[in-house]
Amino acid sequence: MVLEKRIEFGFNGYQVPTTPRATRSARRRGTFRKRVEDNQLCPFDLLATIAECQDAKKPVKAELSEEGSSGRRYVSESDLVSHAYDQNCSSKESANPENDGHSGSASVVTTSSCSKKFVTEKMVNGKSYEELGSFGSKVKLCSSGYAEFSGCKLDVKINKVNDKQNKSGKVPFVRGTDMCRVEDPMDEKPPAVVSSDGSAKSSSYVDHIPHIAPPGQDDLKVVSRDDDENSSGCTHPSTKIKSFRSVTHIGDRRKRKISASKYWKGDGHSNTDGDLKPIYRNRKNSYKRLRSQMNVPFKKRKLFYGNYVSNSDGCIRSDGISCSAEKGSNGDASGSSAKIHGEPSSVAGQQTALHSRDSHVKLRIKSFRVPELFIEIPETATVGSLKRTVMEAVTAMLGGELRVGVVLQGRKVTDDSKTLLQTGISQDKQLDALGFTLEPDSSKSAPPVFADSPDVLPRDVPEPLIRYPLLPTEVQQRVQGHSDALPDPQVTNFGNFVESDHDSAPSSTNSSIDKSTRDSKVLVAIPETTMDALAVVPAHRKSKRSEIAQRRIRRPFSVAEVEALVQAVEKLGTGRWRDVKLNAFDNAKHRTYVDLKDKWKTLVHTARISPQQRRGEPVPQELLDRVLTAHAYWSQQQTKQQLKQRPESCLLL
DNA sequence: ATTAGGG
DNA sequence: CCCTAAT
Repeated sequence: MVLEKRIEFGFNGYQVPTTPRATRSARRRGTFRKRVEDNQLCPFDLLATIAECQDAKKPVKAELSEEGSSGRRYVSESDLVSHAYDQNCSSKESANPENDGHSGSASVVTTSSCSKKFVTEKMVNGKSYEELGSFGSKVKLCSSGYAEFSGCKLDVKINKVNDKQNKSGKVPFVRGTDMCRVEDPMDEKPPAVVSSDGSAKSSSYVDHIPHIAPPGQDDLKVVSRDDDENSSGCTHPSTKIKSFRSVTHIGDRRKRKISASKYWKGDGHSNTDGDLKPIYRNRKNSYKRLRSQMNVPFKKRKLFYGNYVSNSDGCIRSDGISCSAEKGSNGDASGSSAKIHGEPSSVAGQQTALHSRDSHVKLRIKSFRVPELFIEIPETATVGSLKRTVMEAVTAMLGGELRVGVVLQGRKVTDDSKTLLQTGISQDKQLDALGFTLEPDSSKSAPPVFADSPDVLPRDVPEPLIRYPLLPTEVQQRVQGHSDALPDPQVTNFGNFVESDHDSAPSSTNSSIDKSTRDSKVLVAIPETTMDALAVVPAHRKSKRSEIAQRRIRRPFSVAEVEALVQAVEKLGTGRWRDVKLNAFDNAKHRTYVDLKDKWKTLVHTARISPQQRRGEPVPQELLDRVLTAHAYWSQQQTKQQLKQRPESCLLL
């Protein structure tokens, strides 16, 4: 059934091209690349403004982007490529001073100088310091994003220290003791440090990159923009169509697609809900899928949940699970104190209105009380952040190990095998006494609250800001105890660009939670129990649920990231996204090479359209110019390579 | 696993 | 960002 495709790998791990086209392709990219790598040369150093070259034969002004270079260089178009290698040595030295043997502290020094240069340039341009691209944005962020959480204080500190350290050649290990970082541990980025565009810049050229620990609390931002996410890509009717029409596919893909169709058909009406976009993925989504349900926008998840429970038969209706502080009346978070304790025990569904009709029992669960939430947040936090934090906690809670309990007349119904009839749930008089509980599911073996999973990048375990005791007290204590014993965050690769956090994922929580819920039933557990107990939901859905995947959250590239990307592409060229990733985004786990490639694509597009048409955080024109220049250069490079290898194609043209 | 492009 | 096809 499944067609097998045999792939051969060469000595270097690359697949061996088997078709003429593949061979050409490999060759096309191979040659030039190799030379660059061997020489450790940045061909872009010699880059002139190709765009200009193409029309005019006049010499082009080549302005080196690296500080310490010989400044300006004039190269004619014809010289560009050929000289690129001939001048390898000189260019290497002049253009990459940080790579010319000063070793050790080279990159650090560069970092400093580069950032200075950047600032200087901008100042000269008459722009205020705050308007600076990456740096400026960071500063702003500091005030709007996490400043409220004592982040700024540390920021400043880092800035200073960093400056000094730049000279000493060693980047300080900075760690906020009072850090309360909720961010996805993967997302580490020293805001202050990265802000200097030089940091990223230097990384491209130096191998021995100094490391620095993530300042940590760069963000409490965590909570993200659900609205953003919800509005940004959930309604794709076309997806459904796709699912149905793709029966022509074969193999696994086909199966999955069909499953999808089935699944959504089974869900009946809910299918019309654009917010529920089924996405099926491989389970082996390496680093690409480190995210988990934690990131599921609450709204979305809630919807899903609701849809789940309310099948087309309408046997059960779960009208809203009011558990948010804002919405609920339980007042779990109504207190304004920094620490909030919800009710220790998970109490029950508040009301259930039921009607018995036919042979079905109809339930209406007006609300669920969230078992327990323990939140710790700086008193300097804003109410808004508190709300978001609570939302986060709730989201995590609902996505975590929960189970539903059924209470009838004050007694818990533990025998899941009994029918409603047998338990009396179907009787009207009993219905009033029926309740549901959401409770921690201790049956799950691993009490995976955080930090306990060593396999989850222990170094990234942040000082938790939010603690979600998914289990009763002992776990909670464990969690707290652990906080004090948090291992020192290790140094992280500072040289490489580290992602920006200001708009980091809502996933705030941490990977442990993520992990705990990643491949689990999250949304499944509860409904399953319900189904079991009430036997109303068709069983077939059960098997498909594990395949549900979530679209990744949208995480706009920050200016600093763009800077790093541009930097890397200038050096490596387009078409080597893996290298770009490794080179400049090694620490930004959520940026895949595909992401980078896509971003470059959009950057090129952005650079071409008028500033008025651009949206989102404005990218400094300087960067866009570099984008166009680099793009033009590498495009031409590619073309030349092709012509070299297939002169016959010239004839065709 | 990567790369290239369309959606 | 996602999805696919081709590498």
